Amino acid sequence: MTTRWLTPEEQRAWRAYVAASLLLEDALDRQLQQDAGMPHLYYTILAYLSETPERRLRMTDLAEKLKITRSRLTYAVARLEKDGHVRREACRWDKRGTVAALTEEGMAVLERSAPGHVATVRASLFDHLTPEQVGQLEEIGTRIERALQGDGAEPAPESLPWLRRSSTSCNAGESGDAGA
Amino acid sequence: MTTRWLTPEEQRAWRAYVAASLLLEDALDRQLQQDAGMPHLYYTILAYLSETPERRLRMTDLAEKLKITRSRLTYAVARLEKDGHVRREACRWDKRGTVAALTEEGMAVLERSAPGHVATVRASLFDHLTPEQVGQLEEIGTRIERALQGDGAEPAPESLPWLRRSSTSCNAGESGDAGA
DNA sequence: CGAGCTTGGTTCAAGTTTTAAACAAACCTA
DNA sequence: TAGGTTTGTTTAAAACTTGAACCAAGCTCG
Repeated sequence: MTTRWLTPEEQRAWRAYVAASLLLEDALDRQLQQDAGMPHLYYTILAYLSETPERRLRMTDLAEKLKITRSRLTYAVARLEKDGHVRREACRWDKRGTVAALTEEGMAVLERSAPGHVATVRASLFDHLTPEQVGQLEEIGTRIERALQGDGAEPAPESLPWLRRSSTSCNAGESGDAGA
Repeated sequence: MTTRWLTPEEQRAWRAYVAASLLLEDALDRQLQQDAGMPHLYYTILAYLSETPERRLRMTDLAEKLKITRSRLTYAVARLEKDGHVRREACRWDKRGTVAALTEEGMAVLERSAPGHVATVRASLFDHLTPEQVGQLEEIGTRIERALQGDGAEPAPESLPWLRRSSTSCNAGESGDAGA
């Protein structure tokens, strides 16, 4: 079939998005590298861990939240472990399982660098958006997310990660912490 | 000063954005790697080149458009040159300068893979947005862009890259091509 | 039960990218 | 012409990613 090219509006939106996301990720990485000694992805790992009651999460669940491959996560956690931010533990009910647990030191790093991170997110993004735009951004983001992974993979709409079998055992729900 | 944490709305928007941009960039990279044998950034380089009348751009101008460092661009162009998609030429008026020129082969690759790229962008993004949301996305993206580079660097609001001294000479304006 | 498939996670090897710092050449300005 | 700036590259060291291969543990079903 003949290609449906982007309309001028779409083209402008696309350009703006690509440029913005590049700049944003750059700014974030730079700031976190500076203040916390790690890139954004790694910081996000600590943040997610800090949000569970037990401050620990199974590798697969973590990978799912982060939208990265298990292999990639293994590498990342290895580095975080080497730096003392995370400890690996065995999962009690599933002997195959590994649980990544936030250490005291990891928590400390998180608390120490969270303010700067939030400040950067504000300065780069939210300080320039109206409340309506914040809502729009969430809606747009959610749609993309749904399109890109609700699509081919999980047909079940209610298989929430934090209620999954594997998780229910080794860790649990949500809460609010230093997660930006 | 005490940190202004993100509001729940902002937090949701932020999460949605981070997840979406990760997934999107992944999808794009995968598709282009598959169809064009190069990641998104490299494809974008070719696309930008294809849009100038002369199909060539100075390294610095290109780096600026792409929002990456010159060093990083040097590496990227080296690879593209090795693959025959781009040729390096000397800039006539500024003997320091290098101009990256799109080769016929590069143009062919671009034309061959553009439909697939556009299709991916549509399937991942625009097919799921209303026309209003397309406008919102552009507006939000533009604001981020402005925040992150209008800020510290160029105080002059009208120093458009394609009108800059160095550019006016070796290359020029805009047009529409295979640039997604 | 136990063969055979699936899942969780790691390892390995290779390659790709990225960064930062240092440079040389060419410009530019007084 | 000296001194500062801009261009673009080089270099060396890391950091990261990928994909395939693998092992061990779970699960399913005859």
